[in-house]
Amino acid sequence: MPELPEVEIVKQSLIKGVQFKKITDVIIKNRNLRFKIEKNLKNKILNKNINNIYRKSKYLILKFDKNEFLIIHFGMSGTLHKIKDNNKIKTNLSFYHLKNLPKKHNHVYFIFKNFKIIYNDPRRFGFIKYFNSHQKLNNFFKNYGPDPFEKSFNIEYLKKKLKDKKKNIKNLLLDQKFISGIGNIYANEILFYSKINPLKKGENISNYEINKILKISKSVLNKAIKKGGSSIRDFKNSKGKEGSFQEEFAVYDREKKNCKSRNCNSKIIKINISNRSTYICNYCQKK
DNA sequence: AAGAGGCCCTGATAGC
DNA sequence: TGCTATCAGGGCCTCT
Repeated sequence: MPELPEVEIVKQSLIKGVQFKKITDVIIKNRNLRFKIEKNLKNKILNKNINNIYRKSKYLILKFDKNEFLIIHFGMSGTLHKIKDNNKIKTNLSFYHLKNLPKKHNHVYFIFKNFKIIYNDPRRFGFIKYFNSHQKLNNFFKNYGPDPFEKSFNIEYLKKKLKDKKKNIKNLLLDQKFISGIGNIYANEILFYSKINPLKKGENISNYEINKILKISKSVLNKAIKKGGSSIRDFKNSKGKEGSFQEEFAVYDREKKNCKSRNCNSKIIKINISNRSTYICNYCQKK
């Protein structure tokens, strides 16, 4: 499901609804995610207060008192849902992403005093991990590249990392060791607005293009955050507070549609790069 | 050692 | 309608 903007929306929702609240019970219905949820997770977080909530790339980080952390990754299909105890049917729409609580694939119930937060993940590509120190948390992220909003994501960094890289720029943007937080939707969008062909090799990216990537990755992601993220596929018809950035995609999922650039009469085409759908305007993104 | 592709999994949808 | 094939906001692992 989510890339950086969607996780950011979840984070913002949680800050409103869950920060400074205490977990009074944890019910694990199904431990099978990308990594098995540890058996004694409940004992580790029971009766603990969530004192802060962060996002790092596509990860949600819950911080408890005393430097204990829970990280949540949503994989392709993970979602969080808030259910109020005084009305079992009504879900709280301030939470990304689904309107209603799904019947299947609810893996974990985090119980609070007056509500529950439920982690649902049909495809099980997401995971939940606990760390009991700052060092262990940092260690988990040590191989991750900067998130596009971090200061270390700058000209020098990109120049250095792109030098002699044979890998194409699309795969580089998707490589979390290189930049973390960008996924398939936003990689496509960023390359379109940067007017860079996704197949262009890293080593051939010019300084001018590096500057474009720096600037445009931030602007595209920021715009998506402002729109509440992207809600596509099974989410696209639901109403409520889900994101609307999908309505503004320039290229993603726009095969055979008109290029949105002014003075361009081309159609968006879809190609395959490393088994991920890649959408380009061949005219605007010449090699 | 970097880079490409397979694979993990379920569900929605398109095409026959 | 009911098959089957393909595809999906990700990323770890294996092979070359």
